[in-house]
Amino acid sequence: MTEKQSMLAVIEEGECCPSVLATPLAAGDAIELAKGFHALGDPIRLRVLSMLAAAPTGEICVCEFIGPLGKTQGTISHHLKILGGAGLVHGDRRGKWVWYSLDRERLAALNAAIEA
Amino acid sequence: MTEKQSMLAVIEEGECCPSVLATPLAAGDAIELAKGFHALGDPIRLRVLSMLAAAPTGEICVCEFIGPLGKTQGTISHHLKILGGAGLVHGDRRGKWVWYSLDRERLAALNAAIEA
DNA sequence: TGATAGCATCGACCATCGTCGATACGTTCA
DNA sequence: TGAACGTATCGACGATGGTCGATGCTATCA
Repeated sequence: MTEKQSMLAVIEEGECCPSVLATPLAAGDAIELAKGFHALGDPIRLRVLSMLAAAPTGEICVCEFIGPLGKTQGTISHHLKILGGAGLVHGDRRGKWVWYSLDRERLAALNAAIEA
Repeated sequence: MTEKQSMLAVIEEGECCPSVLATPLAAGDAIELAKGFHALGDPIRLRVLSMLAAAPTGEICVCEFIGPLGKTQGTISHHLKILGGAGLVHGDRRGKWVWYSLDRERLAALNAAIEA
């Protein structure tokens, strides 16, 4: 994979993380970034992140998403899994409930990738 | 649509543009933002934006994407249409060629939506 | 132990997406 | 005018995504 080489080259040049605007964007980095932005490309998932960001305790359990978002429990769980796979949220099981929280660092990394 | 009301409410509160982190995110705003992030959720499209950002003249014609990205002309045109629909790029026909450029304001708006 | 509740997963369905090859459209130039 | 070139669109295909209802799993509590 020449992509790996390109990724290393970027790191060796002192870049902390891939950027769309600090060119050129290697194919491997593009795939990784695309996964993150793809997770953001759904209205339900954006509202999940928004609710988490607004939560006073920083945590919301699955059942609290169902009403406001108007989706079934299975669908909410599906979206949380995608967000989790993208590293944007993390779940913590405590008793019967699973509390989800926002990974602000991961979101900041995506933010930095499209920063001027 | 109560969504419209929510969107207006946000504007009246002095928000310049929808934000995922400045809560709560209205359903209508979420749909609009999701369109933008969905356009960013593909490696080819991210590399297109990256190439445009790096272009010395700020412009690249369609034929110049084909080789570096390894896709057919039709596929490149398809992706450019999606990016154009999301307001991220603009095409300018000059003679036989169509020159595409990056809309940095639109990208900045998406950037601001996930800014801490 | 059994019953209940919250969450994850499964199977199915329809819609959308990424891709290609082929074709249509616009422009330039001989 | 016609030929050649760059771009956009079309049709088709397999793959993926969003959604639901149903089921399975795990923890709590009587």
